[in-house]
Amino acid sequence: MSQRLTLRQRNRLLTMRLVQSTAMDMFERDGYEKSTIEDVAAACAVSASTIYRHFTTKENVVLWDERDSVIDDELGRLLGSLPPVQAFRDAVVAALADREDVELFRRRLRLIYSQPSIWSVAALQDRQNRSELARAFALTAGRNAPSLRDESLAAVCLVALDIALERWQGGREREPLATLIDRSLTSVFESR
Amino acid sequence: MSQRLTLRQRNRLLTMRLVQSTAMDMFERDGYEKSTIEDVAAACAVSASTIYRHFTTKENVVLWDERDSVIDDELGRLLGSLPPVQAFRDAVVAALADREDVELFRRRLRLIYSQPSIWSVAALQDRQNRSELARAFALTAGRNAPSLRDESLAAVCLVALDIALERWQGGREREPLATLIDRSLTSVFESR
DNA sequence: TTTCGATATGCTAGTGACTGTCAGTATAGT
DNA sequence: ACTATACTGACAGTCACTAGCATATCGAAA
Repeated sequence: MSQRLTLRQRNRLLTMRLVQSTAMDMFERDGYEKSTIEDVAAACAVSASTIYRHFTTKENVVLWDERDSVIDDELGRLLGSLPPVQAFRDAVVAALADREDVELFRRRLRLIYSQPSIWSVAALQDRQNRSELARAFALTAGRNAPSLRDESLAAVCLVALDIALERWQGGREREPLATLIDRSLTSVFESR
Repeated sequence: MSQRLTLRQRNRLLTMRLVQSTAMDMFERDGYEKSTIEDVAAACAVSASTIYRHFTTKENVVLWDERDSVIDDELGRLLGSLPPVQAFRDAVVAALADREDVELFRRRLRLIYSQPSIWSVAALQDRQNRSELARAFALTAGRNAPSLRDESLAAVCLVALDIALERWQGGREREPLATLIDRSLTSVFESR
């Protein structure tokens, strides 16, 4: 499976992983703002330029996730056979299920939610996802442009996910992430 | 009523209004990124330091709104006598109702939604508002910490507002903002 | 294997948002 | 009028981020 990647792509992945994990260490130990990109670069024995070329921004060093594409793929498959919200739910859970880096994932979430500058970039991506989800809902329903209802549905789905992730990362809840997402979804859709 | 303000406070308000409106002009004419704070400062005959002292960030020059506090006040009053969502709706509509700077308001919204860096700061404030709203909901219901339901309710309210504002600013809808908010609220709460 | 175009890397010199500080000036309250 | 307080402009510095160039590395065809 890694045979699918050329040497360049493999090296790129390796340095990206290295940069992200050492950056996470430094951010947690010395603070996000106090650690400069130059510092991280030096610790990884690469140049700052390289980090920017790979991640474009400092926030993205934390936000980058190899498995982000999985959700899209799953969603694309499931939307045909399931009702929209169910498809969304299953796609998210599937993408979250078998990741072996859960601990790093949680640490990243913790940092994201505690560092406004990172969170606000995440919100930007979330917004992007929302409009894509709305469009996907519209398409499977035969509409070519998302209706107000499509947008509402997509927005509510992502809000539920957001609430679940924040609560899970906070660590108060002992529940596994999947059930938290379910609870959050029902709670959001039951409102009023 | 302006007698309530000291000379200093009045001057402060005046320069803030001046800075915001000239900045808006420049941002719209030359582009947000191309106009530097130094440029704006020069055009207003103040120093860049002063702008930063008043607004702290470039984004906040656009985001700052004299009437932001009105919503909070209204909400505080209405939460006693109305069910939560109704109180939220009325507070928002009341704060939006009698503003004489509607045109500037719309221009600011347009810029906010078209400039990711501004929008992401707005999202940050939105998040703040959301958790405050959730806490308010919890308090009036006799809980001292917001439940998952409180958070869901608050989140859904703000999402509805967001959708309404974006659509209104886009200008496609001919409806007044208030009815758009109502439609968006019902749509969001009717989902499923 | 050799060659050659495409990519990745490091370096350098910027730009611009933002911070901290300091000295000078205007205001508020006595 | 007098003094403490707050506001202002100026200056220097930090850091995220960009653009351009020289060099090295890789990939695939010859």
